[in-house]
Amino acid sequence: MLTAALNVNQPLRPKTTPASRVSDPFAAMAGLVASEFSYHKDEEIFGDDEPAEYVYQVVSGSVRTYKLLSDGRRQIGSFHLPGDVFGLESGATHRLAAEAIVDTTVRLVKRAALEKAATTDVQVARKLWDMTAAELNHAENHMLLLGRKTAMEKVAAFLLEMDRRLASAGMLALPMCRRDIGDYLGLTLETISRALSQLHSGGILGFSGARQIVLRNRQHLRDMNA
Amino acid sequence: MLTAALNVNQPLRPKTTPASRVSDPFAAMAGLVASEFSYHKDEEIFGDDEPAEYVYQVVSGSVRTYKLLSDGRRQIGSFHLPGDVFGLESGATHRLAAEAIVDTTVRLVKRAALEKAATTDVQVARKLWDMTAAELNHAENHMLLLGRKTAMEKVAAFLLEMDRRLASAGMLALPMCRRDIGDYLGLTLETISRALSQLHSGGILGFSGARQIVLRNRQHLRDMNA
DNA sequence: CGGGGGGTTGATAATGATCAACCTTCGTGG
DNA sequence: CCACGAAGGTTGATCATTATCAACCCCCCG
Repeated sequence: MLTAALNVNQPLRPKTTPASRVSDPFAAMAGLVASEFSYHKDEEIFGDDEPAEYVYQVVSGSVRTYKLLSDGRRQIGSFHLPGDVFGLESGATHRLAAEAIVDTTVRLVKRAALEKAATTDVQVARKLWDMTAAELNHAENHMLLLGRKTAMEKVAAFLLEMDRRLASAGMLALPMCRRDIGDYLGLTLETISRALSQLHSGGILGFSGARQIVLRNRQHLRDMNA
Repeated sequence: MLTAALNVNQPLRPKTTPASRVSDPFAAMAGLVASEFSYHKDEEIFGDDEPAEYVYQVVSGSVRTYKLLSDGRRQIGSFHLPGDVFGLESGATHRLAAEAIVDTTVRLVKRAALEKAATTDVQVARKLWDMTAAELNHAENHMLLLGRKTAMEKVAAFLLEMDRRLASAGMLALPMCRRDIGDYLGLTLETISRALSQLHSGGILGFSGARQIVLRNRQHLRDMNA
């Protein structure tokens, strides 16, 4: 299942992510060895309830983390874009599974090494706490979205989030398909498609290919975000 | 607004919470001064975006933490029962507001004191990380519930969660009203009421008063929890 | 007793899901 | 280089679930 290829010593320089936004536990710990792995589109990076041996950072590509119900219904918890850290656990196992959305390269460090560093360096310990707290913050905002926003409000929020996180030169290049967006927002892919079409007709956004989006009226999106 | 009464030096002995389950940063830091405050039903304990000056632990009563949309729609993130810690932040401000569900007494310690202790004691730092990670774990499970479960599945999950967290002598004594349950599960109070009635007719649970519930068939609830 | 908050139940509406057909794009191999 | 096929996306018709609106009930407390 894991057909990952090893590529060591490639520098991390995600072009779409401003340096100020990169939460980088790797940079904070000069001594730790960081390897790189590559995964193909839709390949599993780690599974639910699997021992959390590594912490990951997206170098290029994108990753989805998700939970499944027994009948296959899926909830995507987060999308991870270049520069983002994922798979960080305080406990022994991963709480969500992770898959590459497109061909993806990640850096990884052994969790044990981070844990060890945290016992001697309070700044490392603080950084780990901060990163988990940032994930919690995202999750709490997402609970509000999932529980209380309408379909259109959810899609508007999604577009603004992606705009904030990966906009380059005024263009959103979405790595994920409509089904992924639906599973992130608690909707079906058809509802996503209809909402985007409606925003297109209204002149709020423009398409150049289904995943290449230009936001033409961010304020309108913010207003409908409630 | 804050009509809290001060009650110092009362021992913390939440009768419904096994000692093994109490995440207690207070116990871990013998030197820190912990005060107690009491809040009346529906009284605000802290607001959204308010500076996070204290960390709280429920002594008696119950607390809801929540976010609001501009038009008043509410998402409750968690219910906090005796023994539970809430209001712990890594950043400067509270991300959710907190209110007493019923008359409630809390212990509190200054956040600054915890932060200071964490810089010199790695065990304290680790405990803070673990507590935030436990909250994240809850939030991720709740996202799956909010985004992908049906009304009946949500209610079944809620009953099992409350059973696990506050069951004493086979009886659930819910502190919260139907509207709170709805705002926790992303449903309306009417849907909550209908689901509970249906479970009652099916013999899955019994009532002795609307908030006094006996689970008669936990396995059935687990099965419908998906 | 009487009043009121909380809860239940019913009728109807609306939002989003489902089922289905068709279209578009892109990669691949003839 | 073009044709084909498959995956992804759009759109339409209908259905289902849950929300909304409304009436009434039931304690519980004053």
